[in-house]
Parts: sequence; structure tokens; C-alpha cells
Amino acid sequence: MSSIRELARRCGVSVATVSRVFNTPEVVSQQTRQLVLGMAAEIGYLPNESARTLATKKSHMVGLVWDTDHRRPGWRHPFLQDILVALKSALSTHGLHLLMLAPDPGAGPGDPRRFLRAVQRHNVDGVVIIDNGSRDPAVLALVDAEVPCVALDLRFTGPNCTYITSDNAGGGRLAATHLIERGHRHIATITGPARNWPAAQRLAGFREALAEAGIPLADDDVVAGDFYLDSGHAAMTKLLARDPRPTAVFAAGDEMAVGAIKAIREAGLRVPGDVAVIGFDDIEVAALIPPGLTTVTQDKTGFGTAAAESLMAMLAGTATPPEPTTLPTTLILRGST
Amino acid sequence: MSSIRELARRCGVSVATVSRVFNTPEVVSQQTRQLVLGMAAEIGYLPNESARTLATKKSHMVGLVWDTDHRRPGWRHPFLQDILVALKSALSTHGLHLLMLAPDPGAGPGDPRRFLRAVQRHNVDGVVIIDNGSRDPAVLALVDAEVPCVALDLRFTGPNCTYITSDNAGGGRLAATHLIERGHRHIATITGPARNWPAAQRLAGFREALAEAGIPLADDDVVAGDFYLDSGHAAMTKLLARDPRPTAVFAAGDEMAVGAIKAIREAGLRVPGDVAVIGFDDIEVAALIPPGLTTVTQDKTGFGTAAAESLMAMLAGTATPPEPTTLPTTLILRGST
DNA sequence: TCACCTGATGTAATCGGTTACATGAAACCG
DNA sequence: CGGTTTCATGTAACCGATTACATCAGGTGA
Repeated sequence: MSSIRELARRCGVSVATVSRVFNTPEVVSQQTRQLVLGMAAEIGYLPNESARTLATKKSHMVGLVWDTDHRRPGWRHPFLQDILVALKSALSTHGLHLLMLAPDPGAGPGDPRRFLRAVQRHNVDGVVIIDNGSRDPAVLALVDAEVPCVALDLRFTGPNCTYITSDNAGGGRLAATHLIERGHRHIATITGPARNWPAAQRLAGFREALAEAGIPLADDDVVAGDFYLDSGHAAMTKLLARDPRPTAVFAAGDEMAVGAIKAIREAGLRVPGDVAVIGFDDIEVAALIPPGLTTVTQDKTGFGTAAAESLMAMLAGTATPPEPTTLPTTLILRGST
Repeated sequence: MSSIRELARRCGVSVATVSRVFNTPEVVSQQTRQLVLGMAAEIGYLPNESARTLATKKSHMVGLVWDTDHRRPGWRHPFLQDILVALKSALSTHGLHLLMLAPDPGAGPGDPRRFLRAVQRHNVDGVVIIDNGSRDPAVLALVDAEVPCVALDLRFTGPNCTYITSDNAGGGRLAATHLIERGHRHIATITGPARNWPAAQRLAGFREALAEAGIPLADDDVVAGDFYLDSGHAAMTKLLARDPRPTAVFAAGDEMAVGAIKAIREAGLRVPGDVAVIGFDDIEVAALIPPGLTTVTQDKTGFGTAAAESLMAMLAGTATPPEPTTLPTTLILRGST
């Protein structure tokens, strides 16, 4: 691989001039610029990023901390996967590469600095966190560090940290309103884990809209799941045992909604005839299962672009991190309501 | 950030000794090692990877080239997403980080070297290609380069390139055998694009097994799709118009299988009563749609670990790339057959 | 004519590591 | 006891860029 010295020698100029051609072309004369560029193309010269990073401390890489908790395989969650790939393309348009970080080999498996160390070693310009809500100390260590940091679908803040979430409350409200408009008056909900913030917000919005419409929500009509299929099935089974049974259910996640539909069918009932179901997330299955799951969609592409933009703002060197971004949610009508 | 010189000064040793403590600890005396390690922990010293890479030309990063063709958004395919995350964790266990490469900013959008350039600039130790089969020149440029390279679910070979695929022919055979055992004698298939190698292999295996059982396969019972849902629906519609109509269908991808099921239902027929359906891939939906899709599963985790191992072998410096890996496929029984 | 500015370029220190080679002390051996 | 190993460590060149500062030629204005 040819170095900058080699290129400089061939052009009969100094290394400084070559460097300027690539970094501040406007201070180099037309003539020299052409010469250097031409020769660079000819011998296939490419600046070495490691050397640049060493000198400038900017790596043009964003570190991704993903799925830190191996006991809860968040990586299987299609929603998070969609966000990941959206993030990658958004960063690409800014010329940033995404480094999926392995924990630092010098740190033990439980070391709270295992990701922070990896971040520091690699001189990444910023960090994005995608995780399924486990309050892993290794993640919190990042949030408190001085590296610019953006958390996706998690409410983390810090001196250099902001976050992106959907308008979960608005989405919950959307779901309730839709069911009310469809004429339902006895509506139950399958919510997420109590300590999960997005889940709590969805429930809060849902509650508000019901209250505004003067529709009561009994405690027994609120059942918690864990966002995965089986919990939705179990919760729905419980709800079907109620008397009178609810005519509609809002599940705070699509997988749980699918589980609920399964339970309803197994009870010999029909969707949406006997019980209407609305979900949240709009993952791929939502469109594929019959009769099609009506759901509140989250803007996965928006997560990616918002994260990239927040990061760019912080890289530009603002004093305080940008405000958290809240992405609008919208209703997707399908056959289940 | 404290440097190696700072640490050496504090310990009263030379930088060479400190470097040895981290790279070849066995040549350093117990005593000094303890001293250096202790002081390193105290002042929070971490070796700078950019500097190491500059000196050693090993970055401990694997470049990922993902979804090069924006007209065909392969990133939406759940199967590829599953492979991606499996790859990430497999590499983690080897202490390798995964760098999702953006095209080199110095190259135009159509430049066939836009990924190769990014690879070279960043000194990545190897490259993994995950792509939806578009024969993008920018991908082929990588395959022909001297950087170790592994292609996933693509049949690419080169001087330093090997690939991982499933036993697609075996999977096709599995599907056929299963349907035959279930008593079907008129079996159709929805295959993938003609030029797609995995699709062709699945079809070949399927054909063989039918032939061995003495069951004919009419040309009209073979319809091509493009792996996406709608094409499966369209293909099935065509097949249902046949007289007599097939009693079972093998779809070479789960999304197409789901589309087929939809078409069958819309025609007022039942799965598996009137038409049995078997898919390929085992994506998430397969388990979620009623009645559950019987399918041939690909080992996504296996893709990740095999890729990591092939890469490790090449990094160890073998003369020739390792043989391509073929991962076994297995039958997953669910309700659709 | 001289002092001064401007624009293009060069010199050399620096970023933070690795490593070939040199050094020196202690151990070993006949 | 002199010579040879062996072990632990140090010295300094090097990896490939960036950039503060110096230099120098040509142009400007008084």
C-alpha cells in the first residue's frame, strides 16, 4: 500500500502539500492539486484511516452497543433489527461507519466498563445504544462517559447523551381512539413490563383516551406481558375468562398481539368478530398473519435518521446534547379490528 | 487519555516493557508485570487501537458489506437480519469487532471500488459479504481483492474468498420427501428467480427426490417467484387454476409460502386440508401464522459461527482459503402439512 | 527602494503504539 | 575463572498521517 510519502516523492512535492490536497484543497494551487490527484489515482493511493485517527482523534466510526444482556436475547426482536439496519444506512449518508462493538477482551464478562473500554480504545466518534431495556451497568457506564451517545427506544440521558423514542403515549391514545370509534365500550389491554418506560407510556396514553371518552378501565382488564408471544397468549387467556369478556384488546407489542389472537382462536372465537385486537410496533408479521394485524407503527427509518442527526449535532460540538427526539406514531389499519 | 509513555514514566520502565506486558506478558518478569498492570488500572490506561493498527496492520475489525443494492432492499429480509446478528456475536467471541462499511466518500455512487476503498482505508482484517444476490460489481471487486473474504448465502469464490451456504439441495429433498410421506402424489413448487443459485439448488433437490419416488413434476407445476410475499400469492393463484389442482406445494422461501397460504384461503380452500404448504428459511413468521408453517430451517447461528471460523482460518494465514461450508438443513414440522 | 503582506509550499514535531537490536547482569559450565 | 547462555529491559526507528511554524517569491503601497 502506497503511503503519503511515496505519493509526495512521485509528485515532487512535500507530504504536507499532499495532505492539504485531501483535507484543505482550497489552499493548494490548481496545478499542484491536479498533479497530486492524478498521481494518486494512478498509483491507487488511499489515506490510511488509522494514521489519520491517530493524528486527528476522529475515526469517522460510530460505535454500536447492541444486546448487552445475553440472558434476554433482544437481538431476536425484529423491531430492534429493523432499527439497526435503518441506522446503518442513515449513518452511511453522513459518511460514518458503524462499528458493532465486542466487549473489551481485557475486561471480565461482568465488568461494567467492558463496552466503555472498547469505545475508548477504538476512538469512536460517538456511540449508539440499542438494547432491550435491561439496565445493564455496562450501558449506564457509557451514558455517563464523555463520548457523545444516543440511546434508541430507551430513555437515557447524560452529560453527552440523548435519546430517540416513539410517541408512545400518542400511540396508546391512537389505539384507544380507534377502538372506541369502532364502537367498542369494553376494552382491555395487554401491557409490557411495569418498569418498562415505553410500555408505561403506551398504557398512560391509552388510559387517557379512554377516560376522555368516559369509558372505564377495570384493573382486571389490564394484564402485563413481557413483549414476547407466549406472554400475550397467557394474558389473553386470562382476559377471556372475564365476565363479561372485553370486546377489544390493545396489546402493547405486536408479538403479544399475535399471541393474543392465537388464544382467541383457540377459544373458538373470531377476530375481529368476537374480539378485536390492535398491536404496537408494526413488525413484519403484522402484515402477514391473517386477518392482518391493525397496529400502531413506529417509524424505524426515523429512528435511524434521527439518531444520525443527533449524533452529527453532538460531533459538531454543541455545549449540551440535543433534545430527545420523539417520533410520531401512526395507525395502520388491517383486518383485526 | 493516558499514553503508553505516561504509563512507562510512572512505572519507571521503558515503553517497550509496557508494550510487552500487554502483548507478550511471558517475557516480562512477574514483578514488573504486576507493577505495570497495577498502575495501568490505576490511571485507566488503555492501548490505542489506531496506533496499534498503524504499527501492526491488524485492526481486529472485520468489515461487513451489506445491502449494496439500494433498488433491492435486502435489508428488509428477516433471514439476512438474523444472519447479521448471529455473525456479530460469533465474531465477538473471537474478539473481533464488526465494521459495517459505508461506501468510500471519495468514490462515486457507481464506482465499483467504493467498498474496496473503504476496506483498504480502514485496514480491516477481513470482509464478510451479506447481500441479496445482486451481482454488484462493487461486491465482485472485493472477492477478487487480496483481503480475506467470506460470502454468506452467496456462491462467491476468489483467491482469498470462500462462502457459506445451506445445503439447499438437501433441503429441497427434505421438503419433497416429507410431502410424499404425507401421501401427496401431485406436488407443485414455487421456486425463486432462475439465476439465483440457492433457489436452483432447492429446486434440483426437490426434483431428484420426486424422481426417485417416481412422481412426475409437470412444467406447469413449477412457478417462479422472487422470494417476496406477493410473488408467492401470484404463483399460488396460478397453481390453483390447474386442473387437477396440486394437493401440496413447496415454496422455496417462507415469505412466498405465506403468500401462497393467503391465496389458498382466498380461494376458499383450507391449509393443509385442501392444499398442504411447506416453506424454506424458518423466519419468525413461520411459527406465528396459523396453522404454523412447516418449513425447512436454515441454521442462522451456524452461518455466523462458520463465517467467523473461516475468517479466523484465513487470518491465521493459510495458503488457500478454506473449503466452502455447507450447513445442514432440517425439517420443522408445524401445522401446514 | 524598502517594509509588508499574501499565497504556495516545505520542515519537522507529533499522535501512540510495536519491535529489531543492543545492553547488562546473573547463571551455567567445563 | 573466562566464556557462553539466558533473561529482563532499554534505545530508537518506524508505521502513515496532520499541522504549527518557517520560508520564500512576487506583488503592493508609500
